[in-house]
Amino acid sequence: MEHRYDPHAVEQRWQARWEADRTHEVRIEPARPKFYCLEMFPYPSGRIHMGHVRNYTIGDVIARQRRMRGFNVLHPIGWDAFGMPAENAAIERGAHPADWTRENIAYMRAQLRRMGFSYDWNREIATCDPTYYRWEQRFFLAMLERGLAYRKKSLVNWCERCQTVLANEQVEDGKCWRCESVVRERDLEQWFLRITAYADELLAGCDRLDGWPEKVLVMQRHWIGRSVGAELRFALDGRAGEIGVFTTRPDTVFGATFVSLAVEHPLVAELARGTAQEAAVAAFTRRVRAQAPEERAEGKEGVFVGAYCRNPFTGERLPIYAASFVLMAYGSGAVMAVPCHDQRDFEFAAAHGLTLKLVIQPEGAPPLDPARMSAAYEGSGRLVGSGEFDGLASDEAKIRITDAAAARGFGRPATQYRLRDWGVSRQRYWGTPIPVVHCGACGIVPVPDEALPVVLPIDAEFTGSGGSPLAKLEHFVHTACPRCGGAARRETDTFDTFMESSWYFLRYTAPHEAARAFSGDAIRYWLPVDQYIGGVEHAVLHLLYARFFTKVLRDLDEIPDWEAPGTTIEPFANLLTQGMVIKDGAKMSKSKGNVVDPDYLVERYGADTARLFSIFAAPPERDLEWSDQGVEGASRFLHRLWRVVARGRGWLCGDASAPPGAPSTAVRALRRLTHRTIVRVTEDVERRSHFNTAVAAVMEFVNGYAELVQDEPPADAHLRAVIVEAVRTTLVLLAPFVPHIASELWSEVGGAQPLAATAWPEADPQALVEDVIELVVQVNGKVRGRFNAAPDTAEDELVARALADPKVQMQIAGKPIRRTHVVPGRLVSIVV
RNA sequence: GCUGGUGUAGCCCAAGCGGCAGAGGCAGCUGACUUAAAAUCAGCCCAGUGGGGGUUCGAGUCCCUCCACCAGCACCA
Repeated sequence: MEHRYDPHAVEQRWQARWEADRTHEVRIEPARPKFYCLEMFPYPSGRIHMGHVRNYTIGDVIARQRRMRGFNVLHPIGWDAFGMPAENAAIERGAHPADWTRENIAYMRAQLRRMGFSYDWNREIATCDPTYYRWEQRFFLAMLERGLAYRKKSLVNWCERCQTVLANEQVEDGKCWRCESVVRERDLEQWFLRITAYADELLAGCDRLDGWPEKVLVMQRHWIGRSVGAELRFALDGRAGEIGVFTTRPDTVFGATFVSLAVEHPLVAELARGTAQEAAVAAFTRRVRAQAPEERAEGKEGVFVGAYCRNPFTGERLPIYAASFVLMAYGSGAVMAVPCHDQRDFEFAAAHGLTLKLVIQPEGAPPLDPARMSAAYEGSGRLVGSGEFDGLASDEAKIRITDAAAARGFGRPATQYRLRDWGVSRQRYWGTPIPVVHCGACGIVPVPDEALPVVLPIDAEFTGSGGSPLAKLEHFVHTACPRCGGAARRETDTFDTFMESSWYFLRYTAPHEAARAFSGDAIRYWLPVDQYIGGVEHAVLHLLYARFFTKVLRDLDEIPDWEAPGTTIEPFANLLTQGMVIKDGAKMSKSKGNVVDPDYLVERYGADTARLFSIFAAPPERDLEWSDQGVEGASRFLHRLWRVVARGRGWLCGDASAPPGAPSTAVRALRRLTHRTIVRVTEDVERRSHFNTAVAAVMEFVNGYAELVQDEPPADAHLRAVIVEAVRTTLVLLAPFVPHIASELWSEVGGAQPLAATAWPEADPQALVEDVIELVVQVNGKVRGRFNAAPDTAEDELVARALADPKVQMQIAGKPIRRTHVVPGRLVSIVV
């Protein structure tokens, strides 16, 4: 054994052994309990960063610990390999996206191996591989067949110079991030997935995801944004037609004094035509539509369109306004305005001198008077000025008024969602081709199953301008219509890369399956993912899309339903969202120049130190502030551990069985420490996911016995046995965190089998029993004394002994004792 | 503005149920070892828990209120 800890030699040795022995490859074993541990797969950007190190270390700790617990652990890794950086590299450096991506994967794979992560590398997948994305093309066609995928026009950010669509993140101050020309909105035909059809199921699923952080569920619920209310129709005044509005407050309909329309609403121009307002409306509409969304969000502007409608309940004539704050994309793009009970309407009414009409009086408060209100009253209360509904409570009125509207034919109950259908078209090269063709005669025709996959052609040119490289590849674009055989054009858009990450966790269960996307047996055995770990930045998009895809794939019979009957299918039973890695108070980024390169860490300190630091420095869900000194501390601990074991190596590998006879108090104390540490680490790792405190407990443990490990074994055979037990337990408990050094030291102290195959220790309840307990004596809540007692001492006895303490007597000073209270094992409280 | 989170020692962080504020790490100080330094070892110092109020024998923990910072959403009718 080396006298000095050399992380590189140790790590290379064990990594080579795990690879040679295929230690972490798994297969279905129906007789054994399974555990599916998954970390969000990386985008192959070039190198791993500290966020990956943290994420994957957390996952590896869990995977390794569950293996030692006897679970058959699936712990796969792969590459989210499509995306724009690859295309940008092609434009900027002339590297083909495929080559660039392949090289990055090779480098990052080596980095991950050097970290010692226990992946089943046999299951590695890359989403840019046609054997992967072909299944996605099939899912899409199946969705198309069921009406879950459809095409519609929608507004996109368009750069004229680059001839391409830009994602919102690529628009900076209204300008293209690359060529700085002004970005404009453009109506484009785009493909959409009908995620809104699953809104209720997605929402219902949130209620049973008790293994998810509440924070993420709150975000998802809000993102889905279900609002229950009514649709009411307001007839136009003096002409045919009506305006449908959605409202969550049908109880306030008698208080509606005008109606607001989005400037994009078709009725705006139509109603203004021929009125005195026509020019003003046209100018207003043009101005608002030219505004950037952020600018538009600033003001509450509006203009009268020159027409009126009728309140269906009161028959009152209400002016119609075009207003900048009304969104065409939500509800019907029209709002009934109730200024007394909606703050926006209140402000708008004030600005335009519109009528206020109070219809809700709060209960238990002085009556409101519209003339003296400085803000809308948005709460509930009793209806006033609402005809036959006067006196009803708002909640009751909502139902009664909606029913009445339905009975009289101008309304119905309605539910609205904030969630929009998922636009999946990207005018990009490096993505999954959308498998349809456009035929002049037949329209949109799906590529037949036997012609899949539509392979992304490799011979594209990347100029950065002139639109998608795919559209310029004649041999790709020109094809025969699968239906009529005539000339047709291929779709040249590709899928949003969130598509690939929506089902990769399913494919991992049988990644080599060639005949189908999934193996039913494998899905049934492995799913759901027992622990998913990733950054909280994916709280809505990825995690919502993946949940959606799982439900769709179930409905398409691509996967068996692994849930109990009547239970919503969910892919991720438990979710851990780890915080960011911060340095100097900011997220690590190239532009801030505060990046720490994992390669440097591994070279200088070794992978085990990098792992230990990223686990120890903060609890997983919290941001981790980078500290060079913290890394030193982690490294120091491992060196210290090495020295302790090296010192006692001559006898630590020997027999650990205890001799007959009674052990000393010191021996019992160390044994208690060992087993208490087992309890703490097990609880922290398995139940609380507090890996930092688990490590702290092991450090405390080592501090507790390190000085007992000397070159020569202790004379007391009992002591020798408990020290051997302590050292071996330390290594077993550390195995998930720092597997290389733990394995190395384990083999030095005579571990018969590989550490990774060793069972996680169980605490001996006998060993946990305390010999004596120190109790605190409080007088009027203040600590005044302390004494030792056997754990099973009766309460009367404890009180008597507390009162016997002279310092306690001094505090009592002869006053009568009003009360005594014993907290078993902790304290005696005396109140005088 | 709304929603959620965080606030404990010079710093990172611990304290299932309300019960001695401190487990661990970092930094600092003293000593040992050393020709010296590093490393190592032994020991020591340090806060009353963001502010205010309340409940309680007892509050970091529960309740009310205010403040600061972080994150998400941001005219969703």
